[in-house]
Amino acid sequence: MGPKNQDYSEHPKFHVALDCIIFGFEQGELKLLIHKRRIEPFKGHWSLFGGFLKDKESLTDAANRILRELTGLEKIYMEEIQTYGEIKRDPAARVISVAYYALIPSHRYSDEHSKQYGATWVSLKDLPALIMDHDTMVEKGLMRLRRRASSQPIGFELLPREFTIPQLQTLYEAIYQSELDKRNFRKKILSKDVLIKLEEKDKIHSRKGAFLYRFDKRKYKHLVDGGYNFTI
Amino acid sequence: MGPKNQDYSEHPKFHVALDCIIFGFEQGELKLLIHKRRIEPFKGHWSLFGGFLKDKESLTDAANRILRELTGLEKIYMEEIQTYGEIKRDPAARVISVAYYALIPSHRYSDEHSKQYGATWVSLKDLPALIMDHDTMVEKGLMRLRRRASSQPIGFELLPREFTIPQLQTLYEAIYQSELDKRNFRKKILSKDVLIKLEEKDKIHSRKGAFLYRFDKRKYKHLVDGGYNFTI
DNA sequence: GGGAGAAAGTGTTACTATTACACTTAAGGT
DNA sequence: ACCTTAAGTGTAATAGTAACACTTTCTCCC
Repeated sequence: MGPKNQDYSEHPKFHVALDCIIFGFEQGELKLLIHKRRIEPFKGHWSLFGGFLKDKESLTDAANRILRELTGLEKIYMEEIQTYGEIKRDPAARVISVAYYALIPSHRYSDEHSKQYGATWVSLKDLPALIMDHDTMVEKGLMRLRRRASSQPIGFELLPREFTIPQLQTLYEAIYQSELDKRNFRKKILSKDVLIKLEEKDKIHSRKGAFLYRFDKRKYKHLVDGGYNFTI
Repeated sequence: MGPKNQDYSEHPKFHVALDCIIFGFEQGELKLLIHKRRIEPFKGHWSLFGGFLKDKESLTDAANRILRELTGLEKIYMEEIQTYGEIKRDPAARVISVAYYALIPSHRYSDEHSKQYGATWVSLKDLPALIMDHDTMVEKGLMRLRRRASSQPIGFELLPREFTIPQLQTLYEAIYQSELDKRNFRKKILSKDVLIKLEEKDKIHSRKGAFLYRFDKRKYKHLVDGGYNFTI
């Protein structure tokens, strides 16, 4: 038994990159964090945020590093989507790219940290064309978000800690791109019994004010561990 | 505009491998195609089939090549599952591995071609421990199979062209690891209207014999294109 | 050739989940 | 005080899912 590094040396090596599909939710709209690329090829064109894998980090570490460098945030919800390996996907060189998607709750995000990278939130409705296969990645990320939203209360990753039912409904409507019935939505979401109703109301978004809720992580974990399927 | 190869040359390169989670269905059981590894490290231990990515092939090409070399088959259903990039996952060297899952209908498989590689079908129930993170890959592949089976008639990828309803039910029971009601299953699957009933019966599996059916690919495609969700 | 055995095939009812739908309440601004 | 705006609430119809037992068909064996 003597595993040696040169065992595999006959096989070629590749650049490995990561691209982050970063979703946010603001002003009732689903948004994507992108920037204008600063290096060739495609310098000046809209692009996802990405970076190269380093020698001494795992893929998830790299994805977290890229997000941390960009936003200053830790413990962001991330998930791998797919790996892209077409030969000519990057005209400059052969690069294998692993796409991750991330959900950032707007209250944790600050422009301060990210502006040095030219980070811009763009509404999904008026998303410009992105470089290389990044459009495909976004499409796939959106599909994943939809699936996740209907099987886990992932929406909570996109809202502030305290939120109202109408806000939550708007989020789901933005994700599914379709209108939901107020009564049915409220009934269903409350029947899950994972929301804690607070005393206070949010009076910013309406005169009457809507009661604030908080997500009961403990109860939710309990449900999921018991094989529960959280369908909206 | 002058994309050059050396743009990225400061970044490290990595070995990229592929591992195939190959599912089959025989004798009413879900099986996995594995072998005893012939190289160090972990020589002689059970392992998924895999191989290294080559310079002039895409990831999907590589996955198809590996499967073709192993089984002699083309046009096998394959799908990427996840990419594994922990630093120490392979003790011999840093290797990024992309896991694919594949479904092989038993009638297309022949031992002849695969025996040179020591390929063995093992029932999922008595699966031995696999090397490195291959157990995790199988677990994830199985989850994917379950999800796919409940949203697409993927089961058809695992059966011969002509099959009986009881056979199809057994397959679903193997995938879900739970018993289904005969009448409800038949009702539901036939209500999809994607099965063509044939004149002949299969008399191998019972005295009475069960009618053979064939999958109507045209109708199915029509449904899926129309956004239909094929739930069992 | 008659009977036993084994799996295929078939409908109905109860229950649960989903959808559709309209008015009242609360509060701030004029 | 009244107007405006969004929050909040219940019920009935419908569709989908789950539970359940007996009959049919054929082969093999005696």
